[in-house]
Amino acid sequence: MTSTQLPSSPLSDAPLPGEKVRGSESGRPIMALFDLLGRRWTMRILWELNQNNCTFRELQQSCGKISPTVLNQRLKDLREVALVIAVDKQGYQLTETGKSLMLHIEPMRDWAQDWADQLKHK
Amino acid sequence: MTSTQLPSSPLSDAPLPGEKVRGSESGRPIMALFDLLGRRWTMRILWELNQNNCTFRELQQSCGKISPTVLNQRLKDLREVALVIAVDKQGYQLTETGKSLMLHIEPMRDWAQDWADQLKHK
DNA sequence: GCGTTATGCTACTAAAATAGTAGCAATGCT
DNA sequence: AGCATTGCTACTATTTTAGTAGCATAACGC
Repeated sequence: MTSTQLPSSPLSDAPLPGEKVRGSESGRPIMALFDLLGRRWTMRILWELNQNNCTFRELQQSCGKISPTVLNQRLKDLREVALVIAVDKQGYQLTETGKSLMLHIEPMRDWAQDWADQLKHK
Repeated sequence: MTSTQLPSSPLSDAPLPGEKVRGSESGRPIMALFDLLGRRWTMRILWELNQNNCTFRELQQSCGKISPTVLNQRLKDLREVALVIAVDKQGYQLTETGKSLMLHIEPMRDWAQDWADQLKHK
């Protein structure tokens, strides 16, 4: 890829731990995380970036039908909370923090497989 | 509590593994899981039910400002995919499958704490 | 019985999030 | 220069979620 214009923007309104987030006034970090991951496409984007680094356009394709508006919002959110970083000429990639989160999410693939099997047999 | 009328309904349109879900035609279970957990309030509801069983009204309170419409939709979804069960006179509770999912989600509390600390120091 | 309280839940409208489409500006390539 | 690709915005349409009110049933106290 040959990315240009990689951003350095004021970013957006991601749910920050320590602040009030949707569904919790407490500022508890786990609630901020739920708010973040509970937004459509967020986990999917992290998942794709964990497979391999992607440009904006590549993410659009691998995520299927995500709209550029939402993808851009999510990328801003994820950069704001230091899970994703935009590297010039390299596209988007997970930060070390992002990768550490994926250590929790990744095993869910196997869990989901078992879950699917179980649902089939009932 | 003294619940009555606990449901036995046709339920709703939860993302089922093996079927097309939002963002994936593949039917891969992990994608269905992302679709499910990526709906607002879903993780929070699971979280609360993992702390202790709750009635509908109790869930409304512990989740803060969730609307009954959405809570009801989520509970239907979660029952449809066998993560939550409605037990007469006992309210809602996680199934064994639901509990096993929480084994993956629960450690995220500690992760989120570290994440919050890291965000503060930058 | 009778009023009170609590339960699960629906109906309805308003607000917000997301989708969908088109296209611009900047860069790279030939 | 001409063309393709990049990141991204602007705009409208659609879907999702929020918010409020309230119904129907059952339990509780008296």
